[in-house]
Order: sequence, then structure tokens, then C-alpha cells
Amino acid sequence: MTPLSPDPAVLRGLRLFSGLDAAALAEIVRSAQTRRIEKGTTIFSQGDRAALCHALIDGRVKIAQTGADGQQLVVRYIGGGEMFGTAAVFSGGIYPADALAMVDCVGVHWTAATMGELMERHPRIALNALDIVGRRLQEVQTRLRELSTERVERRVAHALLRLARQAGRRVGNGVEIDFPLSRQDIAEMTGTTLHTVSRILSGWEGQGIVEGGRQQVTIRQPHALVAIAEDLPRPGKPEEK
Amino acid sequence: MTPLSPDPAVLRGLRLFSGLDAAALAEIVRSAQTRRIEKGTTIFSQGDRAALCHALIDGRVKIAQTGADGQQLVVRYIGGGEMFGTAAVFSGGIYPADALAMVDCVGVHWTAATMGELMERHPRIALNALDIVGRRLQEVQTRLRELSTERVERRVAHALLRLARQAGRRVGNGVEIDFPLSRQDIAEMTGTTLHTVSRILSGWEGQGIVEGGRQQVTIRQPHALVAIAEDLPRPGKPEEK
DNA sequence: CGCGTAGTTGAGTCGCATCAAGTGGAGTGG
DNA sequence: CCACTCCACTTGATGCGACTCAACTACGCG
Repeated sequence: MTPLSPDPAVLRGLRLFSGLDAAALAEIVRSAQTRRIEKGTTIFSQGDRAALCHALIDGRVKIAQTGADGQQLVVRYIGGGEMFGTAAVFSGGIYPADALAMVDCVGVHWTAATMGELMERHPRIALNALDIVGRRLQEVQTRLRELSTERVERRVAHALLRLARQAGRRVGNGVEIDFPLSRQDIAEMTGTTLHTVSRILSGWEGQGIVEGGRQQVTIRQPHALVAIAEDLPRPGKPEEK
Repeated sequence: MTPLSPDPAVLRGLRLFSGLDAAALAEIVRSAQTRRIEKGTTIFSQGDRAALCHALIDGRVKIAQTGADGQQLVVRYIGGGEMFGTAAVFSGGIYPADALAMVDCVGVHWTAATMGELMERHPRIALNALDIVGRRLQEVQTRLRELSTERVERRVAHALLRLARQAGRRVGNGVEIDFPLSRQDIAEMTGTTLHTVSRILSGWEGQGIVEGGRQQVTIRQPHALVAIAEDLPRPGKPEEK
């Protein structure tokens, strides 16, 4: 909750503000609130009035939806440079999911009214937001199709590849997901159970494709994972005739 | 393809243009192209360059995504007053799905460049678009959760209720979906097979909850369908202790 | 050192996809 | 006007992927 002095250079990195001139950025910085967010903090909760537009300078935030019977779905993981909770402000004014800091984060936010004025004055911001939300819509639609038509193993492979792209860190023997990620989290991303995820990862670990630890996954053979995700023929898994 | 004289009063009904003054509407009308679209016409195809923003004055359009292996997913049905294909224009420039006219329609469209200028000049349009796309994102996320966590029967019930809300017409003995809808279509909305949908509808028909026909469904007891969708206890289906 | 949380692994079950016929009504052509 | 042909739909039989139930293990933290 410690307020920090916002840095214009940092805000320039946000997709939401790309293409704006220095004067506009200065205005945006003036109206921004920056703060540290401790690991485990709930930034907003499903059903809350959406009073703030958020963006993440650094860290990792989980956006998750809860069903009537307590079932959880991980909607997405937000990384540095991404906005979140902003679509809700302009679409009904209620956050449709929870936002939870997975690690210590640095966040920035604007009030709904301020962001509205900024967008009116600088349509480019609204256009950027439309771009971002449109891409997320496409991504979620793609996941919807995967969930409808693919077996669990392929969905888990897709999920890990997506995570590697968004939150992968190159390490000696592959690509590591750079935040604590449990089997349960993966299950909630792919619509399965932690048991099934555990079995699948164990299988892959036996084949040297991934390496798992407590709340931690490293991909050692990304190409093999792509082969599984795309359902390509591959060694050890002969096509039935 | 017959061009028609666009009518300002008609465009006022589009959510995308709500809150605009008469001058702005006049400008929008001048730059619009209106046309009749025959049933069965493909308005755009997945992978095409997104050159046009569309809206539907009247009729019904199916937005469907195809996977690499030909698997189909119905993303949504568009009705009169709704825009479609617009998010794609501002998010990558490629349509992520097919748009197919389910009945004879009247559509209107703008070029990407024209709509971009309109939004720059009238930020309210961009805000409206953000609102609409944000709501669709929420809806798709909700479907994603349903697909992850609910059994087929509940998902079909949810899909029918959603359709009834968007495309329902009150008739003597219930609510009828007002466009041709096959079992296959329902299956592609809910991530199942037409066989399973057929079995479920037959079961419901036996209980008097729905009435089915060829590419046609009438809901006779909406409350019963809600009970199924929400997994409430109900007569004939005792809770196991 | 003990407790809690995360993960592993086995056995059993079942929901639903898959395979496989068949029915009936709408549209078409002779 | 009737026969033919689709196409949407129905319904039965079968199999299996993955969920459920149930221990058990191991790591990290206080």
C-alpha cells in the first residue's frame, strides 16, 4: 500500500498507453497511483464495484472466476506491462473475477472517472484498450474451442506453452515458469482436476519433456510439448492405423 | 448485395452508437453501406483480413470458429442491433471466426479506416465498442467456466436459456427460438455431440419441458430449464442423500 | 520435530463420445 | 402427384478417458 512516485518511463511500457505523446503521458502519470502489493493480496474480488482501472508494473497477478458452487476457473495471469480490471469498469462496472497477487508486485491504478476522462481526451487510449480487450476475447474463444474439442493432455500442453510465452524465463535446461504455479492452478486453467494434471506431468517428466517441482514447472523440450498440443505424430506414440 | 438507403433512425438502435448527437449520427449514416444478405451467405471467413466493421439491422448471423482439425465452435449468434467483426478490425486485423447468415438479413458496414476515424473523432463510439467487447469477454469467460465445471445437461440448459433471452419469441405455449437451430448447432455451442443433445432434448420433451422440431426448439417450461441449469432440486430427480 | 500444504499414485466408476442402424419429413424431379 | 433422395434427427450398444475416492509421501515452515 506504500505510495511511490510514478515514473513516466515505466508507464510508456504499458500497451494501454502506446502511441501517446509526452504531454499525454505526463497527464497520465500525474493522475496515476502507484503502490507495492504484497504476495497473497487480493486486489479486487468478484462482484465488487469496479471503481479502479489497474495495470501491473512488475509481478504476477492471477485473475480467477468462481462459480456458484465454488468451482474456480483461472481466466488469465497478468504480467508486468499489462492492464487488468479495466474492461469491467467500462462494461457494467462490476469485476467479474478475483485478482490475486501471486508474488510481490508493483501496481498502478486510476479511478474509473479519471480513466474515462483520459479516454475521452485521448481516444488513442480507448482504441488501445479495445485492441487489448479484443485480443483477450479472441484468446478466450480459442480456449473455449480447445476445451470443447480437445483431450485433457492437449489442453494442458497448450496451457503450459501459453504460460511459457507469457511468463517463461530461459534457464540452463529449458524454460521455467517464473512464478509459483501449483497443479491445482493448471487444473483450473484447463478444466480438469489436479490429479489428472499430476499424472500427465509425471508422464511427461518420465519422457524428459518437463521437470516439475513444488509449485514450479520447467519445460525442457518445448518442441515435444508443441507436438502434443498440435496432436502431431511423435516417437513413442505411434499412430494407430 | 443490393445497396439500400441507410436510415438514421435504424442506426440509432445500435448499441455501438448510443449516446451520440444527431450530427454525429448523420456523419455515421453518410459513411455506412447497407445491404441485404441472403440466407446461407458467408459474410466473412476465419483468417480473412478484417477490412470491414459490421452491424446487423435485422436477421440472425452465426459466428463460428473452426479448429485445425475441422472442429467447430459456435461463438455466438448475432441479432438485430448488434455489431460483429468489429473487435477483429482493431485487434490484429484478422477475423478469428466465420460469419454466416442463418436467415435473410439486412446488414450495414463501414470500412476499417472509416470506423477508425469515426472513433478518433467521437471517442464515445470507442467507449461503446469497449463496453460491448468487454461484456462479450465476460460472457465467454462464463461459458468457459461452465464448460470446465458443469455436466452436459446443465450446459445445454444454459445455452437454451441464453438463446431464449437473445432470440426468443413468445408463442402460445412457451418461448420459441426464432431462427433455424439444429441439434448440431446446440452441440457446437456446448462442446458436446449432436447425439447427446438429441438424447437430452428427447428426455426433456418427455417431461414436457421443451418441444423440438426440425431445426426448431420451443421452451415450454422455462422455470424447469432454469432449475436444471442451476442444478436445483426438482420433482422427479430426487437428491441422493 | 511436527504439522500443513502440495503432490503422487492406485482402484473403481460412470458420463459421454463413438460406432451403428434406422425413421420421417421436406424438397426435387419425373 | 408420387417416388426418390437427402438431411435432420432418434435411439441402441459399447468402450474408454477422466473424475472420484482413497491412501500415502515429501517438502517447507514455524
